[in-house]
Amino acid sequence: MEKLLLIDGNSIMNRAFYGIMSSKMLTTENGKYTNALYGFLSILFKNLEEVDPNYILVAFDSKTGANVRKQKYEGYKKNRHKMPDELAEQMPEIKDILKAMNINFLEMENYEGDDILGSCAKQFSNSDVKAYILSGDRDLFQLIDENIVVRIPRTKMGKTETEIYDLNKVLEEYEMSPAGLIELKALMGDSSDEIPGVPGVGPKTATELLKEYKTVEDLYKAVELDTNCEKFKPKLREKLIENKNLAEISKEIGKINVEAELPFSLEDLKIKDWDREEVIKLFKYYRFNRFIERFNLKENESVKEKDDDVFQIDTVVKNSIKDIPIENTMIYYLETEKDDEEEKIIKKKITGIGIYENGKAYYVKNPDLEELKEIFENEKIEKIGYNISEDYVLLRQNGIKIKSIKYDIEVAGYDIDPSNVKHKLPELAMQFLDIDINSLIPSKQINLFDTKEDDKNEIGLYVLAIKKIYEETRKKLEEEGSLKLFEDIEIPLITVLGEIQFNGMLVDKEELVNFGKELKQRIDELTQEIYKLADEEFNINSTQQLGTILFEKLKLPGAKKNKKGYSTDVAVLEKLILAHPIIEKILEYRTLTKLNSTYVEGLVPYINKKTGRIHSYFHQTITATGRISSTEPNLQNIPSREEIGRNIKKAFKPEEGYVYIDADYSQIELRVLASIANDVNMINAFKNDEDIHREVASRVFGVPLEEVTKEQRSRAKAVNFGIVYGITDFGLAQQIGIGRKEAKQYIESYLEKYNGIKEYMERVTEKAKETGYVETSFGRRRYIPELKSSNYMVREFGKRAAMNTPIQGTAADIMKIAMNTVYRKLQESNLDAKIILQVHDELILEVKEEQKEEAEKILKESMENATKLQVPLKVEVTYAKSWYEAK
DNA sequence: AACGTCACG
DNA sequence: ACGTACGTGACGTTG
Repeated sequence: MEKLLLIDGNSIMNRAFYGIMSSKMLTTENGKYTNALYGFLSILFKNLEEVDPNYILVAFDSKTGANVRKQKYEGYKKNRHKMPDELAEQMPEIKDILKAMNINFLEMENYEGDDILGSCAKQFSNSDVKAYILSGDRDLFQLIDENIVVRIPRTKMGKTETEIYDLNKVLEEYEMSPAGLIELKALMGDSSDEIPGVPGVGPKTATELLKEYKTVEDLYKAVELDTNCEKFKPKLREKLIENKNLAEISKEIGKINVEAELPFSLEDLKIKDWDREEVIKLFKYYRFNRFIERFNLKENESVKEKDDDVFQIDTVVKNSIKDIPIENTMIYYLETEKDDEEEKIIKKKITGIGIYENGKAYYVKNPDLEELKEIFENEKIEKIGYNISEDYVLLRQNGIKIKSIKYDIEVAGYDIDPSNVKHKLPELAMQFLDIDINSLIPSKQINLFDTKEDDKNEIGLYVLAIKKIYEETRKKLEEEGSLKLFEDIEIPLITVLGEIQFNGMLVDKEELVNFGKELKQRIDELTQEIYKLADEEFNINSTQQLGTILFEKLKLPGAKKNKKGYSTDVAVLEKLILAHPIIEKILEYRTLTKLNSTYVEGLVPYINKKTGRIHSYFHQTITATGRISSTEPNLQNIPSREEIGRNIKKAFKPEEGYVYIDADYSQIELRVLASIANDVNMINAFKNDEDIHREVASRVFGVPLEEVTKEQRSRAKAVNFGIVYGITDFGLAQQIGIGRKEAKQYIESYLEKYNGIKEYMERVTEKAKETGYVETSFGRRRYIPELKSSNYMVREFGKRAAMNTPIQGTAADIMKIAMNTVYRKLQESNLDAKIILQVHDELILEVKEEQKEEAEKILKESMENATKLQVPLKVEVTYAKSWYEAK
C-alpha cells in the first residue's frame, strides 16, 4: 500500500507561528522571524517520520482563492484579519525551503488550499493509495473516508503530538458521517470563516435535526410539509424557513471542492531527494542547527564534541548543603513556593535548592538557613543562576546577602536579545539548547504519580539547563561583543536592584488615604454635575457611553473614530472645552479618578504591613532599550507634571531622622545624542552650559538668543524631544498644535543647523538595515526586524526605533553604571544611606541626616563621572523631606 | 484578552 | 493613499 501526504500549508504555518514551539525566536543575525518556518519544519519532519509517505504535496491558499466563495456570499472571511507581517514574510521563505527539499507545493488561482487538498485526496486515493491530510483545520474532516484520514498537530505539555481522525473517530465524536459534517456546517455556520448558517441554530439543534433528516435538502422538504408544526417547534420552523437561502449558501461555500482540475498526476508527487547543498545553506541561514544535526547535514566542519550529549542528569538527594562538593563556582536553582504571609516582601518561601557540580545534580529539600547563609555569603564561591534578583530579595529577607554573583542566564538572554521575548527558563532552553524543558518534566505532564520523587529530577534538569545555557549564552555574548556590558554593568546591577526592592520606599498611609478622601468628595460632586449636564446618568468611565453622549446626544463636533467608536482622549476633549461646559468637568473627573484609582486605591495595598514601605519590583530584562522597568506597583510613573497629581508624592517620605537626596541627570538624552552624533553646535551648547531649548530655538527660528520668546522656546523643546524619538512632521505638528507644513519646516531647519545629527540619523538607520540591529555606546544590541517588513508603516517605525534606541539605551547604560558606583561607594564608606528608587534619569537616596553631605558627594560624583562623553554630564541634586519637595 | 486611556521618563 | 513621534505599567470597560 502506498501513502500520500497532503499538507495544508497555510494552516500549518499559522499553527507554527502562533502556538506550537511557541516563543517568538529571532534566530538569524539580522533578527529575522523564523518561528513559523521552524515550527512548520518540525511538524513536517515528525509527520514524514510517522507517515513515511511515497507521495507528498503542500497546498497553499492563493490570493484569489476565497473569491469564488465570496461571490456566493460576500460575508465569507470578510473580517478575517490579515496575516501579521511577521508571518507573511515567512510564507515565501517556506516555499524556498520546500523547493530545496524537492517537495511539491501548489497554489491554484481561484482555489483555496482546502480545495487542492480535497481534490488530491479524493482523486488520488483508493484502496492502494491512502491519503493523509495534515492540517490544523477541522473543516477538512468532511473529506475523510475509508482511504483518507486527517492528522491534526497539537501541543500538549510542550510536546507536539498528532491527533488522527479517521472514519470511526468522526462517527464517534460527531455522531455523523464526514458528509454529514457539510450539512452540519450549513446549519450551524462557522464563525471563523464567517459562514452564516441558520441564525439561532447551534451545534446541538443542528446535530439533532441531521440525525433525523440527514441532509439540508431532506430537512427542508420535511419542514415545508410540516405546516401544522407537528415535528418542528413553531419558532424553529420559522427560523429555518426564513433562512433557507442562507442554509443553502452555507452548504455551498462550506463544501470543499474536490473536483479541481489538477495540473499533475499522482506520479508527479513522488518523494524525491533533497538538494542537500541548498537545504544546508538555508538551514544555516536560518540557524536551524537542530535540523542540521538531526539529518546529519553537517559537512566535515567541526562536529560538535558533545554530539552524544543527551539532556539528562542524575540527581542526588542530600540532607545538607555541606554534603555537596562545591568548589569555586556554584550553579544553582532555588526552588520556591507561594507564601501568603502579609509582611513578606516577596511572598514566597524557599523549599529546596538544586546545585550542579561536576556532571551531577544535587538536591537539598528545605535547606537550612544557616547553611544557605554560609554558602551564599561566601565571596570565594561565584554564583551562577537564573533570575538571581528574586533570589537576592528572597534571601535578603532571611538575613542573607548573596555575594559574588557571576552569571545570570536570564540577564544574559536579555543582553543577547532584549526584544519582547520572555527570558524565562523554558524559553531560554528552547532558544539556546533547542529543548522543550517542560516536556521533560514528569510533574508537568498529566500527573498520575507521586510527585515527591519528581521534585528532585525537575530541579536537576533545571540546574543542568542553567549550566548549559550559561555556556551557550556566554559564547554568544563574547561573539557579539556584549560580554563587557554584561559583566561590568548588568551583573553588579542585580545586587543594586535587589537592594532597592528590599529597601522600599516609606509611605505615609494616612496621608495618602486622606488625599484619597478629598479626591472622592470632589469626584462625587463632578459625577453629579456631569449627569446633570448630560441630562442622564451613565458610566463616565466607559469611553463608549461617553462617546455616545458627547457626539450623538450633545452632537459635539470633531468626532474622531477609533476601533471601538468615538475617541474621547484628552486631545479630543481639549478641543471641545469651549463647545460645552460638560467637557471640563469630564477632564477634571478623568484626572481625579486616575489619581484615586491608580495612585491611592492602587498604592495602599502595596504598603508592607511590617516595613510600612512599598517594595516594587525593578525589572532588568523587560525593555527593548535597556531601561529598568518597575511593577507592583510602578513607582516610575508617580504623578509629577501637574500640581494636583504631585500631591501623591507628599506621602513618600524618609524615616524620622533621615532625608532624601534626589539627583537628576539634566538633559541626559540630548547630551548623549550630541555626543554620539558628534554634532559641533550641540556639543558646544552643552559645553557652555547653555539653556539647550533656548539655544535650539535661536538657531531654528533665526533669532538672537536674547530674543527667543517663551513660545519659541517651548516649540524648540518639543522639537528636541521629537528628534530623540525619531521625529515626524505629523507627530511634531500634533504635539505643539501647528500645521504639518510648518512642523516640516522646523525639522528641516533643525537638521540643517545641526547637521551632525542629521548625518547620525542617516548613518544609524543605514547601518541598522544592513546588520539588522542597533547598539548603544556600551554594546547593548537591539534587533529591529521591522526594518525588513513589507509594510511601510512598520518599516517607518523600525527607523524611528533605530534612531531612538542608541540614545535612550546609552542613557540607560550610563544610569546603570552610576547606580553600581553609588552602591559600591556607599558600601565602602559605611554610610547609613540606601538607594531607594530609580526613575530613568533620577536616583533617590534615603540618608541619615547627619551624613547627607557625604552621601550627596558620592551620589553626584558617581553620576557625573559614570562615563566620559564629549559633553559634560550634569546632575542636579536636592535634599527633601518628602518626594514632593524634591526639585 | 484586547482596547482605550493616562501616569511617568 | 495611507496613518505616525521613543520607552514603559496600571486601571476600567467590554466582549
